Amino acid sequence: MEHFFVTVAQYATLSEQSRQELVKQLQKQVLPRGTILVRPDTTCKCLYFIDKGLTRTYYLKDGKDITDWISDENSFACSIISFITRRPDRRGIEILEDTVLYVLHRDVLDELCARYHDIEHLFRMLVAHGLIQLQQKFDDLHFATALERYKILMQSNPSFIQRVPLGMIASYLGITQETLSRIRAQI
Amino acid sequence: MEHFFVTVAQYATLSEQSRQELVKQLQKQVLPRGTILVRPDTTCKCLYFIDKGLTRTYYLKDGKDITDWISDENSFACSIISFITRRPDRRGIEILEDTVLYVLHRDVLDELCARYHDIEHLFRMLVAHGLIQLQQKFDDLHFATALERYKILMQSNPSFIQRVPLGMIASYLGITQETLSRIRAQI
DNA sequence: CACCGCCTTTGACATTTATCAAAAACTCAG
DNA sequence: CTGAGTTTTTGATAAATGTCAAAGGCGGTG
Repeated sequence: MEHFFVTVAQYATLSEQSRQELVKQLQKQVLPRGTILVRPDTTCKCLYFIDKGLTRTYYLKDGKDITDWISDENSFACSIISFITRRPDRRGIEILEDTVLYVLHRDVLDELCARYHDIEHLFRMLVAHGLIQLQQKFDDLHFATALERYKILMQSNPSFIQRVPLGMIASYLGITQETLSRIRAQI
Repeated sequence: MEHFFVTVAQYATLSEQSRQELVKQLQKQVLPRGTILVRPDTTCKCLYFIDKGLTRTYYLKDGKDITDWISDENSFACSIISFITRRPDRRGIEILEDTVLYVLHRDVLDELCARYHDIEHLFRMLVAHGLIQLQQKFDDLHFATALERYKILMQSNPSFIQRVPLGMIASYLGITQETLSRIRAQI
């Protein structure tokens, strides 16, 4: 749970009491590779902090498996649209490596936010940070070529290239696996 | 200012005191078409609520003018990355029609968030909503063809097509103006 | 009302990436 | 070690969109 607090300290400072509340509410889970943490087309009721391991958010588009987001150590995994709107979303979450995570239920999160102003502040900052990450990903998709996007990924998350199968990387970058394979060949 | 409170009521309920504070802090501005509200490569220090009129967020990419976002009545305009990170961003904001807006300075917003828990909650909800909008736009860019994206825009914001020049619509949709012109011809 | 500047359309061609198909490489259970 | 299943690579071709160039249309100003 240490990692969780180190990570969130980047975004906000918590009172000791708020910290204790979070300690009480965060549920540790250890899950093997291949586990479906959230099924596609269901409602994502929890926020997951990844202490160790790797997950991906994915969905089916015209029968093809699309990786939407990849989360590794010290980051959050969540089907964010579903989580916010409280409605089902096509996105599911899969565990890609044996993973240790801390789970916070959406209702608990809302209650903690309502009860502790500093926790609400923390989550405002976390959502804002998520927005920035998504904007960055949007800009890359918009303006970088497939090769450039791959290079950006190599730089920002080199470990993904070792840990995640090529097909998943490809759809994450918004290209087909054939194109990614050719890009790899030319580097 | 009525419109502002009607709009934010969709996201959260405010106490009378918080409401009064916002009334006190929101600065009305009337600006003519063509005004640069935020210059590119500067820091966006304010959040703008558009009471009447139209704005666009834009930037230069390889000498080309790219429209990143369009905001009309009862929505917010902001160079969001700059606003959140408090750093300059390439994105600027231009007034496209004579516009009435309410301005909230970033520092004031933070102070109000710190002082009033319900205002912090409101802004957490607003950021979350922004994230959803951006994710929607990302998915469209990722998977819809140029024609489909144009149709989506016609459905979600039909007035933009009348009010915004073709070149700006095109870059907003992530295509060239030639391609958009051809799409229009074929509809 | 005529001209200038800007916005939009049209045409020819180039480029990037997707699609479909198949071969090659790798992985793991037996 | 072997073979089935999966992942990755390679090849040929097609589709979507971009680029460059030029012509048309439209509104406003002197």
